[in-house]
Parts: sequence; C-alpha cells; structure tokens
Amino acid sequence: MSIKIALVEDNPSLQRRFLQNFAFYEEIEVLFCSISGEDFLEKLEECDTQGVGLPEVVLMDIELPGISGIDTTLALKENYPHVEVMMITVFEDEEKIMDSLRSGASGYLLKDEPPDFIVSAIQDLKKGGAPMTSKIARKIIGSIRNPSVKEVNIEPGFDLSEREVEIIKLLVEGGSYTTIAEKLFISPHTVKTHIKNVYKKMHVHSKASLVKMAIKKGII
Amino acid sequence: MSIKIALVEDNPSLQRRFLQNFAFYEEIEVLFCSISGEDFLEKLEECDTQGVGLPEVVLMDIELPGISGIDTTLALKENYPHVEVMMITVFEDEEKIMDSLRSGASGYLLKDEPPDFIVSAIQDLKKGGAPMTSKIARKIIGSIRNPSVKEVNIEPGFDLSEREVEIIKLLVEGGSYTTIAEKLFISPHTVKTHIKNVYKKMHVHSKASLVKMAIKKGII
DNA sequence: AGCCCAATACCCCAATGGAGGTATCTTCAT
DNA sequence: ATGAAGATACCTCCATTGGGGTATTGGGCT
Repeated sequence: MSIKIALVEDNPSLQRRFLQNFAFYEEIEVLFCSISGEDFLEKLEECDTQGVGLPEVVLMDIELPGISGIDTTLALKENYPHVEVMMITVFEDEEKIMDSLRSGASGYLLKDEPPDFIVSAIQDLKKGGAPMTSKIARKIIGSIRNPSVKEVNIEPGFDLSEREVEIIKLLVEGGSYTTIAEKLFISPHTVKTHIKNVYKKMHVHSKASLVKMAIKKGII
Repeated sequence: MSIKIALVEDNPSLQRRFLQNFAFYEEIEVLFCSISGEDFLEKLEECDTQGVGLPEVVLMDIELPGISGIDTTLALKENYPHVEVMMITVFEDEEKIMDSLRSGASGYLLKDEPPDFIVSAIQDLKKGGAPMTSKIARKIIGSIRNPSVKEVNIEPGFDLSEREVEIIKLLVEGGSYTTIAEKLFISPHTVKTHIKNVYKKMHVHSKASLVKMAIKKGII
C-alpha cells in the first residue's frame, strides 16, 4: 500500500525534482502539487468534497508566496488534524523550526536531503514518528532548554557592551576572574574592570546577584 | 580514534550486558562505570583533577539509588558542560523525557535498543546530533505543542535539609554569610558550614554556580 | 540506652572577590 | 581633530569565600 502525499513548493524546478525522485518509488503516490498555501488548501477541500482520498502526508515548503507554510499548516491542521505535515525547507533557525512544530508539523527536513532519506522519513511520519535530522533535533532540544529567547533581548536599560555580555555569560557559567581571562586571552585585571563596570550598570554588588539578574532578564 | 564514555547504571546485570556489548566495538572505550549519581560525580572529578581524560559521552540511567539521573546530569552539566549525556532508560513518559532534556541530556534511548543502534547513537551524539527513537521524538514534539503546565520540582532532589534550603534561598537573594546569619539569628560560621554541606551535596564550588542550579531546579 | 544526624559553632589558611583608583590605545562619530 | 566610549591593564586595600578540619547539642529512631 503506497502512501498518498501532497507537495507544496513554489519553486518550479524544485517541484519537478521532487516529482521525478518520487516517480522511482512506488511506495509514494503524489496526489497533487501546489505552488502556494492558498492553492493547496483549495485543492485539499476539493479532494475532500469530491470523495477523492486525502493526502496522508504533506511536504510543505516554509517560504511561499502569500501565506507562509507555517500558517498553511495551521489552517490545514484546523480542518484535517489527521493529515501529517513535514516541513521541507532551507531554514535552520530555531524560531522557524519551533513555529513549524507548534503549527502542527511533525517532521522537519532540509531540502537537500537525499531522496531515499525523504522517502523513509515520509514512511516514518506516517507510522507516527517525527523524522528530522540530527542537527534539527539538537536545535529543538536547545530551544527546550532555553525557551522563549529572542534575539537582541539584552536589556536596553542596562546598555551593556558586547564584551560585557560575553563576560557575563562566562560568569554565569561559573567562571572566576582568572578562568574567564584565560578563555578570552586577556588579563584578569581586565575581566575585573569589565565586571566592575557591569556591576555599576546593573546595580548589583556580587556575582551571585548578577547570575540571578542575568538569568531572570534572559541575558544568558 | 575511539570515543571515551562512562556508564551510570545501578542494575549489575544490565551494566554487565552493556560492557559486554561495548567490548565488541573498538570505537567505544568505557572509562568507568558507576552505580549511582554520587559515585559518578566523584569519579568524574577524580578524572578531572588527576589529569586522566574526561569521558566524552555519558550513558545515564534515570532511576538510580540516591540522586536521580536527571539531577546527576544537572550537576554534571554545571561543571562539565561539554560532556554529552545520553539517557538510557525504560521510561517513555513525556515528563521524564522533557526533564532529562532540560537538565542537559541531548540523547534519549530505551534500554532495549540493539547494540549497533546504541553505538551509532553515541557517535551521533559526539558529532553534535541528538539521537533518539522516532517515538521519543514524537513525544517531544507533542510536548512542544502542548506544553503541560506542570509545576516545577520544588522538592530539591539532592536530599537537602529544610535549613539548607532556607539558606539557599537567602543566598540566591544575594546574601553574604554574615547577612544570612543575621537574618536567621545564627553564627556566620554555621551559615558557612551549611553552605559547605550544600556544595558537597550538589557538587558545586561557588555561590554563582549554586544560584544558577537553584534557579534551574526551582528551589527558589 | 545507644546511635545517627541535623544544626550549631569554631579553627586555620589560601584564594578570590569587590571597591577605589589610574592609564593607554582604538575606534567611531561628530 | 577632538572627544566619547570601549577594551585593555595595572595598583592597593580589605572583606569574603571555599576547603580542610573538630566539636557540642538536641531530636528521633531502634
């Protein structure tokens, strides 16, 4: 029994490449292709109303004209929660990955994976797995450990320099003046000076307080 | 070049089985085994101080006598953040999986995986991957979509006395030996003794590290 | 009654940390 | 080109901290 899939990819040459690859595998049957989220959602409803089978797995690009693959997934899952979604994209940044998973995708692959890998990922997904590459898995785990950390979240009020933030991070990791100095190839005197300045800016007077502030403010 | 690992497993027969399996693979070198978290942390510090190499990957059981594998991982990561941890357990519940990942583990396998799979998982882990089975991956993703609002472990897990927890709280608030002593109407010597004992139990060596651990653990 | 253990308190000592300085060298924007 | 800000480095002084001890007390468990 072959797995019925749909493909959402706006790049024509990539779409062609996928189709050609899947043609070699009789375990995969491509029901239809779309070049946008809107198009996909319409075609899906057609499949549904006209009694044609639904795709079991959807390969979804993230960057699409019109609504994004993430929002498309959100809409898809709202109406057809049993259809599995695998993101296929070039993005490796945590935010996009996590947004995809939150929107309802269960797999996340990069576009340049070999066809064999993609096919077995589709099978895994259908069997209830969550296929992804090692690197992506690591990023997901990283984002579990460090939740809700946005970029450039250094407290504007404190006006810390890059170097200062760098030193704060090492301090939070439990470093002493000397160990931090060694890591940064600078003198412990310099580390001391930086920390003194940080204390002034953040109005704390000890490492312990700084660690607490840093964690709470999300500087780390 | 073989990968140096350590094994933390309290069940003697399972430990033996692991060792026998690894004996067949020259790509894995078992540096040492421990039957408890405390024992492991001590041996690790010995390795460190005596210039013997550190293990690169630790296979950690979750259910251990004394402190749990999760808390052991927390303490390990505090002192040796570069040592990778792979949980090897019978538990498949989301909570244990997520706690493990939050504590710093990057891999999560079940005990009955075939030796080949475990060995390649160790290699993947060392290369920066996050090896896990499909089923586990799915649970992680499920828990991202459906973040359970479970309360954090207020109970320390490190077998701390009430007084010790009390002192930790004041320490996190930025108190010094003397200010804490004043608040509790005891001698600063006593405060010191308590803190020394806490350091021993939690395997940290400074206020900064303790503050970080305490916040992560939710003792505060 | 005897034992364990948490809580209390003290000792020494070396290392680290915090607060005050001063000073040079870049870099960058006015 | 001049001045501000950041990164670098050094100084002194004294308090705090961390690690190694030892010891007494009072509760609770067996």
